[in-house]
Amino acid sequence: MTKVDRRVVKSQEAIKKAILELMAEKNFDDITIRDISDRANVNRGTVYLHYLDKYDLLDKIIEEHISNLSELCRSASEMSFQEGNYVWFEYFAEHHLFFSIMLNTKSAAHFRSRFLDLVVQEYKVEVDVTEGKNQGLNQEVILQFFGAAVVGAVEWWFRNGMPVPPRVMAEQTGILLDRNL
Amino acid sequence: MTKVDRRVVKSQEAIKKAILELMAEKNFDDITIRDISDRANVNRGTVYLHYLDKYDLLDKIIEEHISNLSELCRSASEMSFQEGNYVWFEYFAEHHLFFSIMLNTKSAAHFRSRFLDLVVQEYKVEVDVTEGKNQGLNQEVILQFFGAAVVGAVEWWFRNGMPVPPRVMAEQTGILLDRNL
DNA sequence: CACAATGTGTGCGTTACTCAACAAATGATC
DNA sequence: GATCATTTGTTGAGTAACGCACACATTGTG
Repeated sequence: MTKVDRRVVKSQEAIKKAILELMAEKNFDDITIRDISDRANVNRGTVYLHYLDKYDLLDKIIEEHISNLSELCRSASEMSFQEGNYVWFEYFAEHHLFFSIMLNTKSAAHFRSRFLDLVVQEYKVEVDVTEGKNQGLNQEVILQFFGAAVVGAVEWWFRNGMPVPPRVMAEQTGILLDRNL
Repeated sequence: MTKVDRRVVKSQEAIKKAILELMAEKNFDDITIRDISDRANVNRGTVYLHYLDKYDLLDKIIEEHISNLSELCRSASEMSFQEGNYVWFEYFAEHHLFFSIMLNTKSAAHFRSRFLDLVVQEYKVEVDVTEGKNQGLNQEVILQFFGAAVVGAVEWWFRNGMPVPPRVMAEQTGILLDRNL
């Protein structure tokens, strides 16, 4: 893990924050590179130094969060759904700017599908259709069913401005998952 | 007005903010350059690039605010004390981090005297001892008297966490000054 | 259509900042 | 008083970001 120049970190963070703020204010298509660089208080060329265009920028942001969530799963693999969910919802709350935008605007369908894929993938190891309560059921169906359920619950949470604390969300969804998977 | 590289603006603002925050947390003597650079998220060498040491840094911050206040006076010279005070207290509120520290900690006596000098100097043109209510009084006495009064009121304001809005402070002190000068 | 205005992506030379290393000064601990 | 740790101020080499300007697309208005 070679350490990165702090200038790079600062520039990229400013740029990422800028585009998210702008996406909260107007349509993605209407956002220009100049808008982003102005908001980030960074030279326009600096944006191109790190990203190909605004689509690449958004992609990189999404991939980073998916990667972080995936990493969280790895370190929480020993936990119950309830405990694991708590870690996730803490992360959601910490980056609520990103998730609120991604799960509110229609332009972010791309993220939704990446997110759903991740959830399904992470739950896969938990589902046992050879014995127990789900014996005889189709694994893929179960995964898609509860994957969509979790994603939908998270969407609702952000769409309504996180009306309950992350801890409660984690507990409630955790109970439902522990009961079914 | 040659435009400054945005990097120096950002670095200097981060450094100035950092030292003020640190002064709110601990004694000035206990603050190291490394503390400042860490807090500002800037390389230690960058601090030396702009300032000789932490004393020079604090000096430059003070001089900058004194200069800004002086400039505000110039653009508000046509106003009554009440209106002019409003401009000042707006500035105070905007930079409350700086003023709260400068007028709270004993280590900032230097600023207090610079501040008093400025107030006295700015009021000088307003005082007429040849006629009117102050005829026959000593100009210097009047200036020191009301200079100390204003500075003291501002000190009280910050010492108590700005308990009334700046507009009210401006109005009240403005009335008292208009009545006497 | 013309044409002005704005955005895009790229390249240029310059500058500010980076990290790492250093010797000297300072200060705490045994 | 010796030793170890930390801070200080400075240096050098490498790089990220700077401002600026260009050619080319895209857009919208008369």
